[in-house]
Amino acid sequence: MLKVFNTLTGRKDTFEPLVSGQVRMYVCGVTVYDDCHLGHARSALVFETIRRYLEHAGFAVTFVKNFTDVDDKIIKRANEQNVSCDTITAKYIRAYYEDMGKLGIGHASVEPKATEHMADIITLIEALVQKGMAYDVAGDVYFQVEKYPVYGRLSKRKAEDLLAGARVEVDERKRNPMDFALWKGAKPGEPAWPSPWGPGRPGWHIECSAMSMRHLGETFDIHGGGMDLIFPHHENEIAQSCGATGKEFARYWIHNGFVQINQEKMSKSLGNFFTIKEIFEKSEWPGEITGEILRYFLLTNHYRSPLDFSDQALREAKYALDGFYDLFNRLKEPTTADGPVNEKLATALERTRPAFERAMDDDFNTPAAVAELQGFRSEVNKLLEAGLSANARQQVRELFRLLGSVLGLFQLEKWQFNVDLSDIGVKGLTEEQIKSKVEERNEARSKKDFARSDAIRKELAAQGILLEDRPDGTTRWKR
RNA sequence: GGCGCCGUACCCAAGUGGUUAAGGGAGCAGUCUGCAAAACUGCGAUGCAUCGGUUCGAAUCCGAUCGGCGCCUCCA
Repeated sequence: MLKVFNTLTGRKDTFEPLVSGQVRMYVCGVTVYDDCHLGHARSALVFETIRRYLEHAGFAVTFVKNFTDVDDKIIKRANEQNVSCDTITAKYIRAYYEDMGKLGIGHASVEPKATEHMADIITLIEALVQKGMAYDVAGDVYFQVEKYPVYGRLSKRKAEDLLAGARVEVDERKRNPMDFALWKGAKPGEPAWPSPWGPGRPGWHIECSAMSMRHLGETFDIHGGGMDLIFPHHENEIAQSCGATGKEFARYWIHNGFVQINQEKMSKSLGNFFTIKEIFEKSEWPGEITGEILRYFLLTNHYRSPLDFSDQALREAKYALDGFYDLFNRLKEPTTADGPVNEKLATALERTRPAFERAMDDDFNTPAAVAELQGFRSEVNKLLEAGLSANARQQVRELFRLLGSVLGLFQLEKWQFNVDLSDIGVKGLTEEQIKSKVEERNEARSKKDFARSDAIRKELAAQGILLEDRPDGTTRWKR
């Protein structure tokens, strides 16, 4: 039984989709005016993992993730660079796919853009105006918060409390400071679309309501995003969507915690963010490996907890993954063993998958799920000492592949062993140089010239290269 | 000022009322190895920020205190 922490109810609810066997989910994507940072990656990864697990659990998932491509920040960026908004959004959508691709994060089922849903947006605003829940003032349209009596139910706030904050700049044209823009009349030079209220563009919140309802229906199962979107973004989405339809909007609200640097939120305004690009550029490992390390790092924290990013944390993730790939290598080694341990393995195989699924069923507890995989790894290593048949080894490999695929881990054929690092411009020895050193050392070893052999080992170690003599007489290296 | 979250070993991190508090990383000792690496074995919190309370029983519930963070403005 899958339990999901629902921001709306404030507790873990049993997950039951509206239509049996089908899940419809919407996640707020990025505003495309800049490169993505690790926080965006976390959010994307969290919801991708949720989708993967739901599919693993047998649901047919329709996953919608939007791009916000009309926005003040985009306009500002375009003006700064003296290019069109389209140029900016096209550039950063491309960058988004590139960055997420490196992390192994795939596309959603539907990836709508606000600019392609103007008709839906306008229809929705018209419905709200007709119902008297929205009003227009000189080309702008505002949602009237007091017309939605349960406003604040997601963020657990009362309108009075919000006003007490007094950080809201009061716009004289609003009837109530809490009211928010559905449509913004265009100022000269701004991108604009025709509407019943004159040329303009949608407010931030309305696009998500329009696009989610267009692609998923008026009521759907899951709506997600970062914690910071709870208020005001998602609160406003609920108000305007429920206000327009009179029906429930999303049933389960899921929010991920932040990536932090030294206990502080990673954000653009604080300037303490790492873009995904930077992390890959600075990494001492090849791209695909860095991608998996990042995934592992992110997944070993629960999605609702804050997590601190650091070089040390990344290194630890690397070491942990090394352990798995070392096992996969052992599993591939030829064997004639066929011991009675195969029965013990059967028990371990039977136990691991349900244990993994129990962890994931508990609000997508990926750290606990990974711990199950670690436990299985350790068990298999012990059984390997005693001798596992080739067939048994294959079964182990398949289970790691299967459960790993839910988390997007363990899908690489080659880990760090003998890899060519030229693709990330690693300084130091080239693959060729290492190879010749290794050959030289093996010649020395065959002549029992261990002084020479150890000297070469030491020399390479100084370059960060670790040699490992395999049982079959070959030598591999890793960094 | 309002709302909310967090504080578990050297580090990271599960666990949120009931047998000996998961797991990873690092460390130390040993087995194996020409030496290493990997793997294996053993060692590590009588205690879960602090102090009270509820309970037969609490890291887990309640209260207070200390420390840190987030949202209330664009933000994953």
